[in-house]
Amino acid sequence: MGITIKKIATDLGLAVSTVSKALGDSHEISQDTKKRVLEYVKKLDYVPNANASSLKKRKTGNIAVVVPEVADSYFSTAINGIEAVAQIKGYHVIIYITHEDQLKEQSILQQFKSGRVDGVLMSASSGKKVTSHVQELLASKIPLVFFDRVCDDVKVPMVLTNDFDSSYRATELLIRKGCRGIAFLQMSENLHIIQERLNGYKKALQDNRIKTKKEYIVRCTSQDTLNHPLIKKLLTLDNPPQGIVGSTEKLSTLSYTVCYELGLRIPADIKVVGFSSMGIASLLNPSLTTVTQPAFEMGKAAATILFKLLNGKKIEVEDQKIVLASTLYERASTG
Amino acid sequence: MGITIKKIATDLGLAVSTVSKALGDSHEISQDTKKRVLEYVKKLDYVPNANASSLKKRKTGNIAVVVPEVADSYFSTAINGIEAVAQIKGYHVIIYITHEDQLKEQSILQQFKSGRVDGVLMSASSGKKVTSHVQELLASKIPLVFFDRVCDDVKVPMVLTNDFDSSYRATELLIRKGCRGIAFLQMSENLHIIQERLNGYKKALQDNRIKTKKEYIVRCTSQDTLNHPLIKKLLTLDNPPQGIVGSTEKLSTLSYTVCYELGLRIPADIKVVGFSSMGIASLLNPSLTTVTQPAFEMGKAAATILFKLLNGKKIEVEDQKIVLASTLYERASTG
DNA sequence: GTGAAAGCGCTAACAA
DNA sequence: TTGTTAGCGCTTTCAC
Repeated sequence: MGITIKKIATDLGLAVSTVSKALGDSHEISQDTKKRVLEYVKKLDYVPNANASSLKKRKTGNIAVVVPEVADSYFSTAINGIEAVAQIKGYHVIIYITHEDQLKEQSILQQFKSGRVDGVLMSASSGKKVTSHVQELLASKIPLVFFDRVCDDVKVPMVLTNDFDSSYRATELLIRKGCRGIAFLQMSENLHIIQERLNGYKKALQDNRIKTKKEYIVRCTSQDTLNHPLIKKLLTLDNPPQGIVGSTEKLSTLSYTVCYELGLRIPADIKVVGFSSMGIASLLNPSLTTVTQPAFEMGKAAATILFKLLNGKKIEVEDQKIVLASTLYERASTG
Repeated sequence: MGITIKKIATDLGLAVSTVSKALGDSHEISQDTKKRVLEYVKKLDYVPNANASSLKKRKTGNIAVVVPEVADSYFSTAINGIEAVAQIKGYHVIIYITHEDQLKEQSILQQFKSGRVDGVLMSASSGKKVTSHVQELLASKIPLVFFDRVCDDVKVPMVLTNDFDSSYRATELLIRKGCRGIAFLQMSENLHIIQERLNGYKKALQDNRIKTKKEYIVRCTSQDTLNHPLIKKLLTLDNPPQGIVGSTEKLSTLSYTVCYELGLRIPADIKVVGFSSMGIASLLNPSLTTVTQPAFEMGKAAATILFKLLNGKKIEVEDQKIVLASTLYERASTG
């Protein structure tokens, strides 16, 4: 490794501790020495060894972000929000991708005991509903904040959006537009947010005295290749739905693809509304009506809470669960 | 912090080093002790302290990925490719976002001297063409591999795609489709890959005996708000172009937006081809003809080379510069 | 205001 | 095969 604090100390005829304190801008060091040290350090382009410092201070200056996927407009935008806050706080962001795999998620959380990160921001993967690994992480006193995809039976601060309401309004829109038969593309049964979206959908139907049909609720997975035939089956039913609520971005765009293949015209034959943070929803053919989550803001809010935790601040009741509103953008796909 | 190797040693009546070696599966430790240690460790859910180990071993098990942006289909997909390799090697991936800011890029690279990461994968930001910070990183012996956006005057392994050829073919397609006047939306003058794309465009025009018009080459920036009026100006020229080559994803979709606003019909009034790794290019209105980079593969290739470097392996000549081919997908926007 | 020394948790000679 | 010991580079009492 390059240059150490020890070298600086000897070069300057000072003690190691003096240099260390000077670098930390300690009040016990004279302005003069501080200046001397700082100048020399700058001249040498010295950067302190993060491992040594982390080891001693028991703080790494890293936060972990655990997401199911990074090639997804919601998560990548949320990461930007997180990064914006981390940047200001001088923290590094380590991204962990679970690819919707519970086992991977478990081993990632397990790793966090290694002292590599000071805190964790997480959006749960959609696998089986196991929370023991999360509980275990909490037991090891590492601050954790959930965003978007929460584990509802774990008591940590969380940032989410009004999934129930948005889904209700999205479904209502389709009803208002005259759709007879509205389908819901469900991702995983085990995700709280998807459940909320499903419930909002169901409630909207119920409030409008429409019976929910079992075959209209399609249980999709995280694999598009498996979802494709499921959606195709839905749209080729004897009495196919006239509206679709896609509970994720991928499912929404996938239903476009299937409609194209089947020669179904959107919105004439079938109307679509999808949960998505895509910037280019308005450029789709036809432009897609979306429930758009405030992804950036959610990331920012979650990171802000995490830093409060890291600074040992009390989390107020109103910070325990922050709900940011999504927006329903009406576009041509529900025209 | 939780449980240490020392505790395990005393609990088991062993020496610290014995435990350490057992955990490292050293051949000098008996099967019996290994088993005893491993079992106990598992029982306690012990995870070694990464900082201590990094400090001692001078290896962190982290690699850095420096990208201009993460909410971009190319980069997020490339990250997935990188992550796939890192996963296998048991490495962690730390993402650094420059937001196209040279200063930020510099301070990030500077930080790498802290021993936080073992190696760096980087796609340069589009700011001024300064490479001193890169040179400095190299001087500190940290392995570096470029992907996609390389700094051409720095001698490190790089993974790129055939930008010149792809751009040539894209432009040629527009010519073949009968476009009189073809514009090129250039991002930054300082990016090697954009320069290549521009050169491919120019060569195609030249080979077809078409003069390149200065006003058809639009010098865009990394800020969409600034690009919007530039593109608008282009499309409202007295003799507007009939074809557009968008040198980045953002610029391509932005030109859609501007066309919509101006009531220009694609492809009737103007044809568009864009460099993009978007999965949903075919769902756009109209579906977008793209030059699609092998993003995942590029990430994978770059990571693979980096791990070779990390293992002290010689980099063969053919690995110094890997060129993976992009694909031209012809869709409705050039119909 | 500065310095000496202990030690964070782990690894790797070297001894035994 | 196992144990002893000396650090990795830094921070932090505690002396001076």
